[in-house]
Amino acid sequence: MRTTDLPEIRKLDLFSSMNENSFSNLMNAAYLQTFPAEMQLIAEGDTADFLFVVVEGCVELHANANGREATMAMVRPIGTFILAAVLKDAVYLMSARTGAKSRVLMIPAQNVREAFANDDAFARAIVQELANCYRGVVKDHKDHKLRTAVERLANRLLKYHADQGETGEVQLPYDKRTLASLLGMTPENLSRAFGTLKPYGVVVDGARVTLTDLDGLSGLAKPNPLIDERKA
Amino acid sequence: MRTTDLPEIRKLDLFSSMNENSFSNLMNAAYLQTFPAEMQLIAEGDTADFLFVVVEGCVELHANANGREATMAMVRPIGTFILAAVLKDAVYLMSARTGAKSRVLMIPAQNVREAFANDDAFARAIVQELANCYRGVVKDHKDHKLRTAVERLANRLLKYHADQGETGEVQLPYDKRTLASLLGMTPENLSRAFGTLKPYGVVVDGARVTLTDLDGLSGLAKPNPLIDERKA
DNA sequence: CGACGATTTGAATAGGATCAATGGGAGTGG
DNA sequence: CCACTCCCATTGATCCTATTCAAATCGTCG
Repeated sequence: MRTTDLPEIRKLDLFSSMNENSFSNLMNAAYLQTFPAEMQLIAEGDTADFLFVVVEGCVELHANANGREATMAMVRPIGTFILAAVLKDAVYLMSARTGAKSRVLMIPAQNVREAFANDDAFARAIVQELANCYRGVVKDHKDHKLRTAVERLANRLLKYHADQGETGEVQLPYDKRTLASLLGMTPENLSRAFGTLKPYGVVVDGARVTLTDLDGLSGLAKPNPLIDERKA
Repeated sequence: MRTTDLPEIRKLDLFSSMNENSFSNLMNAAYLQTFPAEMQLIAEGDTADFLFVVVEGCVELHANANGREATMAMVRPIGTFILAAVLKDAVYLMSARTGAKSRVLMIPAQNVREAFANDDAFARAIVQELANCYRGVVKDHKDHKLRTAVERLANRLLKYHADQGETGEVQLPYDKRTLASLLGMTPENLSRAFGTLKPYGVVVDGARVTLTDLDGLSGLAKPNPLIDERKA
């Protein structure tokens, strides 16, 4: 565990309120490892041995069934994943692989559960973290049940646009294959969805997308804070 | 608050470990109310004023956007809903209406948050409840991203079959319109999906479904504990 | 330069939705 | 008890969305 990363970890909502003793116990047991891109970290169905914190890079959560695969979420610094499985001492519901070279903090599940049992502040911080995760998935689920593929893409572009400072330009954070899976469609269909959005001022050049008609795009997308706002 | 319901509520995982004082504070503040069928209890976007516990009957959680509506989940006794919004003091992400005449316990959000702050055992019980809710939604989301409508229906039938004691007969717990929305399809499409399953031994007579070829149906459905098992 | 993977485009197909019309109880009022 | 009505469910026809399969294009990296 490199000491220079400690303050950053400590500042996370999940860890900031726990007592010093519990925190150092956790960190002493933890491993900070660097993985190359496309490395499988965990597989769904495995028992939850570690809680993961993405410190640098990016991790893709995905799932498989019936020979199909779907990207469920992307985790970026500083974010945690698989907290629920760790707390319940259950199996992972999703697999995880690095989307780029990444530094990942791995905290043994047993230690997390001990800290949860002994540190009341930590237990309460976990509640907030879990509530956020829960509401995040509910929003994703609403996104899929209530919108078409084109609408999902339009809203996603608007979200990235807001995240990146409303400059009229958007940089796609993942390759299009991954973005397609995240949005619940095939790469071919994503290509066509971009085509459908061209009349709404969406100009694609590789991973750079220019938005020249924000009002028009919003009119189509009908963004909804109860789906798109990540804080709410 | 009728006293006869107290023991049943108290036995819920969410409440069983909290201290007596916190529990009676909660219950003293709570209202137990009976609602007719099809009564709107909350609307998405409203601030979370109450935590709800379904004591009898059934409550449908649904969401709206772009003029569309989708059923997100059905809550049956004894189950809670909208816990995450209450804890975060945020707005509801889903609306709720009774699916039948129902008795519902309403606990003021403020009291829930006080109990959460003061009672460590309650805080930990909330973690387990939230983790369950989270994993439930993840499974629903996987169900939708990885399966076709017919596969979802087949797996749902197998789940109800297991719940109801593996008798070869299944009683559909909701009307088909609701079931369709829950499975993410139109009523027409549900009808046709039942038709598609006929060669797999699925015989429909109103709300009673007979399964005469469980192996065949399972072969099509490919049930997956990481999606269908509600405990895992 | 050449090879490979990612993306785009085209054509055909499948999966679902929509619109419209019909059949079937359950409940109501006569 | 029966006729009537209403709503749910089914069925048919058609349309739209999205997937699949195939091929071409583009860029990047050895």
